Amino acid sequence: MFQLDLKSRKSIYEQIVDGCKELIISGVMKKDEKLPSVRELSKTLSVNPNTIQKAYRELEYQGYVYSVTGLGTFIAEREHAAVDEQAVGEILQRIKKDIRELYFLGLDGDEIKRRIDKLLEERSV
Amino acid sequence: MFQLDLKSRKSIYEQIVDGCKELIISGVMKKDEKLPSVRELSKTLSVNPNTIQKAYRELEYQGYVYSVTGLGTFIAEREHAAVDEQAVGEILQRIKKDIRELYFLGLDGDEIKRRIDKLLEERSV
Amino acid sequence: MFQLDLKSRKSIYEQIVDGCKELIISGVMKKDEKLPSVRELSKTLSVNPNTIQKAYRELEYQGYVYSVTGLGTFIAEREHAAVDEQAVGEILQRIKKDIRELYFLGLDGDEIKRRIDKLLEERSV
Amino acid sequence: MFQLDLKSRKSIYEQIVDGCKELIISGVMKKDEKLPSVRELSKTLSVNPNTIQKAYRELEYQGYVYSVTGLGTFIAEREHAAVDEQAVGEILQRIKKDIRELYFLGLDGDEIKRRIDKLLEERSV
DNA sequence: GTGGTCTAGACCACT
DNA sequence: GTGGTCTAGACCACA
Repeated sequence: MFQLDLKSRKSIYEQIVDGCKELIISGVMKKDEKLPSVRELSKTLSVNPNTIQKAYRELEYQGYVYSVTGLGTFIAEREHAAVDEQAVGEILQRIKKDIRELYFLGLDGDEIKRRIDKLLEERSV
Repeated sequence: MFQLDLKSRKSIYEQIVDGCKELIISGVMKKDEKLPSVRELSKTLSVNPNTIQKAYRELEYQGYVYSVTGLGTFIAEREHAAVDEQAVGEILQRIKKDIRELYFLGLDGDEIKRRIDKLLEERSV
Repeated sequence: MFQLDLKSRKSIYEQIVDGCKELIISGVMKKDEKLPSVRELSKTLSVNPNTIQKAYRELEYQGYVYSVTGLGTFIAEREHAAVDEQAVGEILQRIKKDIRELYFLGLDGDEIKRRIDKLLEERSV
Repeated sequence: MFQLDLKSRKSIYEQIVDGCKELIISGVMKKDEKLPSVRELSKTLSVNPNTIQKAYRELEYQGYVYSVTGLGTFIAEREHAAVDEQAVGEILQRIKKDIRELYFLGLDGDEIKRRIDKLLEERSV
């Protein structure tokens, strides 16, 4: 599925959450598809089952998956209804800050644009 | 200088680091300007001196300030000679994560591109 | 593991940093091997856990180890791809200072060269 | 005379001590030559007189200079009598450690030799 | 169990 | 006054 990087400063469970999100958003896993069981993923990643459990709970809380007792955990459907403009605003605020920092680090506008476009292309593939 | 949010999930020292970086990046504080002393800021923010110390040291590691025992802590000059690729990489990682979040919130690639371009234009003005 | 010298002008945490680096550099401890936990080493050396923590974090900054919350601290793999010129520069500075000291003690250039070449030969055997 | 680097982790007085040693060992300043007065150097370097005082005392303690009350501080003569083999041994030990670290950082024997020879040439000029 | 953060308060060297 | 180190002891999140 994805690889863990212990050297990362991110906690393991956070990496699992992010990894799963990645798979869901990118479309690799689709609506109602079943995620690996806690035990299974625990073995695959050589990670304590509690950690997987926690990650799945977090994903459920964030609305990415739903779980059915006794059956497993499944990809939730994304509601396309209304875009949460407030949430979008907060994220753009963060990006703005980061862009300012890139300027500060010596990158010019074109270079920043180039790098971000690269990120966007990775995504759309 | 800035406010602490005790409820935040960010640790106190991290908030101080970010707050100071903000002041430096935005240009409010300039090269060789003196930051408040450890004890002073400790009183101002009602935070233990050790915590301030830790924040200042982190800022020093990241190259934003330099400390001289007996004199104080000062804003460092950013060397524009070589761009700190590691720092840039970390920031791009953050932006990548945020972009992923925007996708999940229902924005499509074009919309995201449009909004980020807007941020970049604001900046270049 | 190693001994602390309380009389030394070096701070305790610095001695721990150097001691650990020694173990890593000499190859006594190898990649991904686990260092003693903060609390464990704290007891072994009769030093406050905070001090050990500080030493471990310094080692992490310098790229010698990586820490994973809940698991422990481990020897990092040295990336031989790019030589860390900054680290090399610092070491050469130390050597320069030492060479200056040798001159002052009455050794001439040839004698110093001879002795250092001897060190290099020992190593390459 | 020499420049101070506040950004260095070395304390100011230590930089002054090292700077003076450099001038003495390199032969720029010779036996019985007078060092600038405390007040004078204090102004030149924009440093607190106490700091200069301390540096001069340290130089005297290490045998590089001697001071005559009311007259000033002067360069001492280096005694070429007997080389302190113990001191030499300790320094070589330090250099050995540093060389091992250079190896660890990915430099090979030839590269290390090249860099150290460069240091030695700087000196002999 | 692990690392990480924080406080309170002491002590040191340097300016 | 300044930054820096250390201890003692508490609490947290993560595995």
